[in-house]
Amino acid sequence: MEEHPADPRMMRLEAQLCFALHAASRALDGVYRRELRDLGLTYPQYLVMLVLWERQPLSVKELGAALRLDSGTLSPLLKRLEAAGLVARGRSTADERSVLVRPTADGAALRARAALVPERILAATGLQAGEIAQLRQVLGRVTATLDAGLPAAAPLG
Amino acid sequence: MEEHPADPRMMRLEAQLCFALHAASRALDGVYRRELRDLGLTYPQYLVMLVLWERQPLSVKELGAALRLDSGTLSPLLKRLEAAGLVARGRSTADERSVLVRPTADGAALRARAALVPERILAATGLQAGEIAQLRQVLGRVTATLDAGLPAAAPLG
DNA sequence: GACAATTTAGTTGTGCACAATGTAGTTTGC
DNA sequence: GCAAACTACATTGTGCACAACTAAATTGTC
Repeated sequence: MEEHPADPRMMRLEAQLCFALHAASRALDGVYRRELRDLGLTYPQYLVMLVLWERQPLSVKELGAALRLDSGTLSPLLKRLEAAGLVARGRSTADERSVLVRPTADGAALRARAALVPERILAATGLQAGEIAQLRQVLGRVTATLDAGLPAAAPLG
Repeated sequence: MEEHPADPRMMRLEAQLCFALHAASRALDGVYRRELRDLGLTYPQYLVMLVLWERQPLSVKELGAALRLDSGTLSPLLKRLEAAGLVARGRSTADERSVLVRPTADGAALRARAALVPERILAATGLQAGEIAQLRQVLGRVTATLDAGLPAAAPLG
């Protein structure tokens, strides 16, 4: 197990970290898929409902800002939620450009049925509370840094 | 610190962690998208090439095991890489069920052009070496636990 | 008031991901 | 030796994600 900081190791490090992130995201997606099947929701749809359960109504733009998604993803997703009878959409009277989204009665009722999901997911990760907080913090920082675009310079040497 | 089924703190914690993981994965994907555009590769295609540059030839099954992907994802992806002239596919003579994949000359040559990608990506994350190793370790453990399926540890009672 | 620039959603096209199913090659049971 | 079971891939269908573009409404400027 000699860890010698040689040149080609960087490729392995990058591949391992980025693959680990990608794979963890897909694995989590799979757990949500099984957990949300009974509710008729996908994970991204569940995220939308989570936001709408907390704050309502929201425009597509506000939802996009909260979930870091653009209209190309949200428009069809919201149409599917509307077709399922879980949300209602309507143009804002104040600004006809905006589409306001809010849960229907069925959509609001789904909140109770989804109440047990969080703890089941957290349990499935097998993480301790401290690890969860730390992981969330690091991932949030990485996302912010990646979104910020170009970093000044690589701190090599 | 009582854990109640519908504890709003737990819902927020789950939402924050899982969303952070999802968002970080997409943010990383975006950085790779910009970084790999010149090479004509997507991030999953880059992952495939990374594996093939190290070990060759590999069957679709072996690639799937390495990347945690099934044939429904890999088959069209490999067809695109083949259409781009970066890999060659052919049935194994030993077992006609297996399809062996290997880089073409162009695919092998791409390795040199991709040599600078890893350090650029690592720099873009803004993480220290220690953080990277720790993050990779935690994510790997989470993925393994999630894939294990059943609720690993039930700390109830 | 007219018109250019901006904002907000929606549409189209490409690609990833997975479930479910189909198909051909291989191995096993008898 | 042959049918059943298994294996490796491919295909189909659904949904997410984003880039690029379009359409409609609003705002700013004159």
